[in-house]
Amino acid sequence: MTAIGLIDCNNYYVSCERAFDASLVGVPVIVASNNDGCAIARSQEAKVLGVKMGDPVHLIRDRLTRHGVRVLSSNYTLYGDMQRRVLAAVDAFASEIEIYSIDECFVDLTPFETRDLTAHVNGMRDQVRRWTTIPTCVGIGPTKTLAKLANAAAKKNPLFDGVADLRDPVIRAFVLDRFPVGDVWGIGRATAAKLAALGVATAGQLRDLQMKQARGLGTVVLERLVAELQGVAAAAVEAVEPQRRGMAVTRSFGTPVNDLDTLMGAVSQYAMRGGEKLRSHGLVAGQLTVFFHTNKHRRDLPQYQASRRISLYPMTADSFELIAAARRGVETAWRDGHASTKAGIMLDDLVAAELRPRTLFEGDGDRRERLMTAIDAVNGRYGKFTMVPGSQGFKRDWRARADSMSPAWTTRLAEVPVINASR
DNA sequence: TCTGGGGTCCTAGGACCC
DNA sequence: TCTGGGGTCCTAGGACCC
Repeated sequence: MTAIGLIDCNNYYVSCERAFDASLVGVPVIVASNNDGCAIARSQEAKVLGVKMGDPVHLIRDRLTRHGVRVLSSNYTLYGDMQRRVLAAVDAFASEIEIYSIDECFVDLTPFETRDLTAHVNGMRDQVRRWTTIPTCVGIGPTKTLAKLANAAAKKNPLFDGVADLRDPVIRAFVLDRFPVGDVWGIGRATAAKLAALGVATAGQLRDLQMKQARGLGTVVLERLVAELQGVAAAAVEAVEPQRRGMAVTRSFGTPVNDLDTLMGAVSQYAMRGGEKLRSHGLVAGQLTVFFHTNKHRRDLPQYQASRRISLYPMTADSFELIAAARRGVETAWRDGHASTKAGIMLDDLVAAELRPRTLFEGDGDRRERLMTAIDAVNGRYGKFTMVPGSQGFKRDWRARADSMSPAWTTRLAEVPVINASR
């Protein structure tokens, strides 16, 4: 029988921060989104205080202060590097690892089935904790959906002590009958409402839905989901990363942008970063979309949103070409009198650089490629904004707020924690 | 007045995830 | 004053073709 595990780090961003700052342990902590806007990670203590995922920080500021909640800016460099360490610890305990998100991975545990799987994954959890201090929960099941559900059960119910194994049909039925259907992986608000109208409230009831009914209610996605709940796998653990379909660089501004020049500067930086991302994946893009818009929460202000798609021919990962395309888009879409609070670029039609269609009249692509390689090398070595295009401007007042960012503990030599032995 | 039966490709938008 | 930044997949409908 197939045994799929889902490993999920508890309160991941907060746990990463706690690994290097003992003063954060045992107190309520939240990590805010970019621009210090929303709460996107909460320690257990903060959850108990009623801080919800996505709560706007400025709206709950009073409550946070009253309860002494520590608010941190998000430090993605740290979280990314810690993920590497978690995966290294998991590696010896699994045959295949599929990275699902920054704090979660699916693993194929089938080869270890002859052992006590709970003891096996507990060994893995110990290893992760020793190497990173990060606590985890593990769900096990015959399909990915059931492994996800098992993981949620393991987190919610202390009886499981961090590991829930739903391979046993009796335990599985017991858990599914008590599991809210809206918490099932793949069931969002819209589908949950449709199901509620039919009287389907638990994962167990969803499992028992007729396939045709599932199809009619949702799409083929819901049909697959029901099969997975029944223990029939509709998706396997995929260790190889699938080809990317698109990528994006988008940001909210720290302060609204009123003039074309400044917006051009921001968009230039995003396009530059987009090029870097393409090159780091060995890809070229065939299409670039640039967009910007006003603050949608402010009904009292005039609203404007614009987006322009530009075909890239020949396909490219050249930052300067991307910048030129993005600027052309902004130019045609710009309207005076609107303060933009967010902008971004999206890259689509991605193809591996070596497979890209050649065009008849390609210029001296080689030199440009070497230039890009050199820029990437410099910025990789000396920090992200060492070499920048002049077009992005030098003031950059629009940069997102990040007032409480922890140091790059693990990725910058100057910020590595120092143990003072001299006392 | 009557007016087939397939295809493909593209885009926009919805739904969902972390 | 202050509300994130990424992604994926699917469907419907239009344009176009033979």
